[in-house]
Amino acid sequence: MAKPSIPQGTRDFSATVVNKRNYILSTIKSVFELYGFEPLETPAMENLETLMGKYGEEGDKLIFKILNNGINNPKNIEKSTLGFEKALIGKSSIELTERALKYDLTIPFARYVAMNQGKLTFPFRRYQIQPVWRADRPQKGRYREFTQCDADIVGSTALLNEVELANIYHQVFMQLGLSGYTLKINSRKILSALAQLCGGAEKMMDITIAIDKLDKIGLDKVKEELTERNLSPEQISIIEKYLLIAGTNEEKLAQIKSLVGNLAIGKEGIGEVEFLFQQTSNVNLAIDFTLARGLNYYTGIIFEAKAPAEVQMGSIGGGGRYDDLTSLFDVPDIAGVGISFGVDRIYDVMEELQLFPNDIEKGSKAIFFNMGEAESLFAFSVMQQLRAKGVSCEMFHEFSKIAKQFSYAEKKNIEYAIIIGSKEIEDKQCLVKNLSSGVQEVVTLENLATFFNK
RNA sequence: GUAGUCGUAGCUCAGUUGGUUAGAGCAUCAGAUUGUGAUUCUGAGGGUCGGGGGUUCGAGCCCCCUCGAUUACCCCA
Repeated sequence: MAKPSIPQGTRDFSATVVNKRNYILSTIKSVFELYGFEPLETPAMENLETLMGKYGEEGDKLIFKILNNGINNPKNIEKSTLGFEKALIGKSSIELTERALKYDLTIPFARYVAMNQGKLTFPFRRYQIQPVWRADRPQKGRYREFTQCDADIVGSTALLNEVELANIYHQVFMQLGLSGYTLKINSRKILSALAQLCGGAEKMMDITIAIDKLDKIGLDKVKEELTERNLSPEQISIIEKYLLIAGTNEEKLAQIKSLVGNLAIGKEGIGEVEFLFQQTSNVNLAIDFTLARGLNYYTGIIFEAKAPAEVQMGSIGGGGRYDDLTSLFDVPDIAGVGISFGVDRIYDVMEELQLFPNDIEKGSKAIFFNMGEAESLFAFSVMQQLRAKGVSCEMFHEFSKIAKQFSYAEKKNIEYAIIIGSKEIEDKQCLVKNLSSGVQEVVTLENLATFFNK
């Protein structure tokens, strides 16, 4: 047997990690519920067909595909061979894979809505907290299995939904102590207007991919990339003007109006951003017209949450409006908008900034030391009575040196040690020692539960 | 998919131009100590030096391949 290992980009979570993750997850969950979202869970795997083509060409490559069972069955050999031939030239083949691990929570949600449109009451608000998988090369803040926390509203076009979602971001990050976060917003409609000015809608992808990198590679490199993507110098100079928009949120709005405000779609997008900006004065909002977001199903407002500047980490959340997502499943006219939190990255950021509260890790409240065979049997029944009163406790079942029992308790962050030896059994009492302060007191067995529940 | 860096004990690492039987600290276990966490002392276990091949009288060290970790690019949470 080889050394035990786990797949690249996956992790085991120890008790302390689970406790810290749960702290984040329960914070997010409670805010979602506060805003009236109901839970949903979907399977780890979806039909490949459901996922393919929804995340762009790059996205398709990153979908984990599940090999069909029975491809070596004699009656399937012909089909399987055909499948391999397709796979070898880079095509996806249902002869080999019919299922895949989900890549995000939004598309499975859209599938769910399309399947259950008759049963759902619209507008439908759901939240979903589940792992997703991407066949990406792992690196800092990037894993192959990670957890997303999504909240979406479908069946409503009102911009107040976006306002609520922005407030959810704010409330969650504030509760977690990430007050230095920024919520970047833009509208795909503004990007679309820019594309119109520069050679038409089919240039949209090229333009957005390039300008999205502005703060990473700088203006000159973006222009180089645009040239590579066959944009003409005139078009690039328009984009340059667009990229040079700067200043406060108000100033940016004023500048964008003169650039794309006379196009219908541009005007619409600006109106959305302006509305959101006006209605969310308490949120750390930053209008950023270079924000694009890779997923190509977004159609309106888009969000991206950035970690506090002192931490080098990409986005810790994102989302936006998708006006015809369910039409991918032949169900038109269900508008939606949603956001997502990247728990794993939020975890890394909070760890780096030391934002986790100290009392997050707690083991049992008390441990009964083992003072001998007869004594431990007696102590066992005392322990069971204590548990019945709701006190979390455990016992050291091996008769070991006291020092060892102490060091066990210390490592497990147990608050109290309870010592019951022959003398204590006789006197119907026990010694309770606070392990952090070292203070020890005698408590009668009768009063033990009261001692802990006071 | 592309590129850089790194793999020596459970952990952190040292290991000289290639040279005897690969070391240290911490941790673990046992004893000094049969009911109170410390300190100190004594002792023990633990390694096919990531794996395979090559060069050499001789490889932890040099060369090739490979696997893993990590970081960056592409893309993204």
